Amino acid sequence: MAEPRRVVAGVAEPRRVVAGAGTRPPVPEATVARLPLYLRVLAALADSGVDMVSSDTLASAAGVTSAKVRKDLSQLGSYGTRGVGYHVDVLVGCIAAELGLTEDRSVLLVGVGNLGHALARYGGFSSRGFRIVALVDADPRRIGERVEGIEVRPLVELEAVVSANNITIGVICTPAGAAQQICDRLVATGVTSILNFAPTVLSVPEGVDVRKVDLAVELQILSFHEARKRSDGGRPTPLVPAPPVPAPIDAGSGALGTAAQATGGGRP
Amino acid sequence: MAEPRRVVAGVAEPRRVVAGAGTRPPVPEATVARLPLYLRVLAALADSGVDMVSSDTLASAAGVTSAKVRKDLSQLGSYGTRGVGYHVDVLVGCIAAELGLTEDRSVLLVGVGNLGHALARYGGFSSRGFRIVALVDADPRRIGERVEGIEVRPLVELEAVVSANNITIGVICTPAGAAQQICDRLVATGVTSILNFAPTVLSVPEGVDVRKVDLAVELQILSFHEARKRSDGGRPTPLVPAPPVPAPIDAGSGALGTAAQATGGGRP
DNA sequence: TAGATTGTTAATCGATTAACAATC
DNA sequence: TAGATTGTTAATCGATTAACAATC
Repeated sequence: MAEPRRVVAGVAEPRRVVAGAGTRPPVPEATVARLPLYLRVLAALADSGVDMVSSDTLASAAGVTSAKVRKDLSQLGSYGTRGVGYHVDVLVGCIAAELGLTEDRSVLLVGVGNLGHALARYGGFSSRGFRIVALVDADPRRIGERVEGIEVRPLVELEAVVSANNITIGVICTPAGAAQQICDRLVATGVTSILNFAPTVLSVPEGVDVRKVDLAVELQILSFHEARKRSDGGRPTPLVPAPPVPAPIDAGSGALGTAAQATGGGRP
Repeated sequence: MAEPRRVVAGVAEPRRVVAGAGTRPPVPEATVARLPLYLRVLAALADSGVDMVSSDTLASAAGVTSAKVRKDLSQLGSYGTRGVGYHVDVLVGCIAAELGLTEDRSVLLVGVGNLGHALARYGGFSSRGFRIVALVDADPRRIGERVEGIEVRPLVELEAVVSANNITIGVICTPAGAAQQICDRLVATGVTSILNFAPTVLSVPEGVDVRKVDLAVELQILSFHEARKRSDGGRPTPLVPAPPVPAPIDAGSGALGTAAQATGGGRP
């Protein structure tokens, strides 16, 4: 069992992953990000009555390469059959299990403005096992309002709501200014995953994951590529420092957006 | 007509770079994705009257490392002063120019449901030079409604609206089923950048960029990490194929979501 | 068997990081 | 000058890709 580990003399030993028998190496983050994509495609295939699928078919439906599909799936274990393909059902089961979708997760949404309303009404939420069990807002005029049958509660009840409902995922749709404070309160009460729509960087303790969605960022990235398409393909910026502040940009305080912010913690 | 090559968004073709004298190497995609972040922080600093900033300060405000900041900024040219730092104004100007934010960009939003409404009302949009000049919807009952002063037009006018307003960026907030068709029409009329909120993969010809925002995907990624935190830290899935279809998952047809789908085109 | 498709390897690519010489 | 901070290098890490042996 003692697989002799090769260590180049003098070179510090890489971090040791203590893996007992039967443990897989951790699934790469890039793979994790694609699993939901595969899952969606597979669910659609299952609905259509398809029961086998090749990496190639799955790949084109998901918009990735077949090499990626095979590599990704092999990270979860080997569920395919050479010369044949993958059982759709088996794959759906594996991926759902991998993503922890076998149990419902309770979600608290903070900030019931335009975006908050839109998210609360979003069906793809609950259909995937995410249950918005509560809405919280700071604006007294919104308290008591019902969105999709869920009552809007005052901010002061945030902690009570989290505790009472065993909530582990928080969605922040507040203005930028309020986000960090809300985040702190969520984390203090036991929330360990946060989806942040406020255009601000959240700081969280290790072990808490934050994903950020920022519409303005997405548009600006598109704008970058647009700029390169329109003009002759040359660089828009000279090497000389540009004249001061040509654009009408502000710090931005509305909650909305998209793009991968990073995640905070490791695995405790 | 040259047969337009279909490229599923997300599968990038090898990048061809023809660099003449005086051209910088292309800015790495990872850097591009961070520039909007820096811009936001810098704009806030400028508002506060700060006029110099170090990579270290900028880094912590943006939630990245200072090495990244310096590397990223050096890709745009050298705008800092050793021992001193960067002029906030200069940096704002450079980044804005790099992102092509010096000219306003016209945006068409298709699908004025919950999310579409929320986006149309989002302020961070116009404050960054993105002007939603039109809203289009397939539902006759929504036609004529005004959102933030912009009238909702019937789907049939899509092409006319794009042409009349010189629109290059389209935002798709339709249900999944309608998205590809809308996408095709947008592209056919000259739109070269698409922000897709529909939970489906869009296929576009080369030269068109697609970014995808998928809330369900974001939540599922969080769920993955949640699963690893709750349980003992061990793997949730056994190596043996899991029992069939434990999770209530559907193909999902509402428009919403987040997560980096990739971008389609290179640089024509 | 012959054809198809997986699982895995090794090469490559791009991004991150640490470190430090340059220089204000 | 002495202290601070950039710009750049080289090492490292992680992800992608192509290719193909294994095998159904």
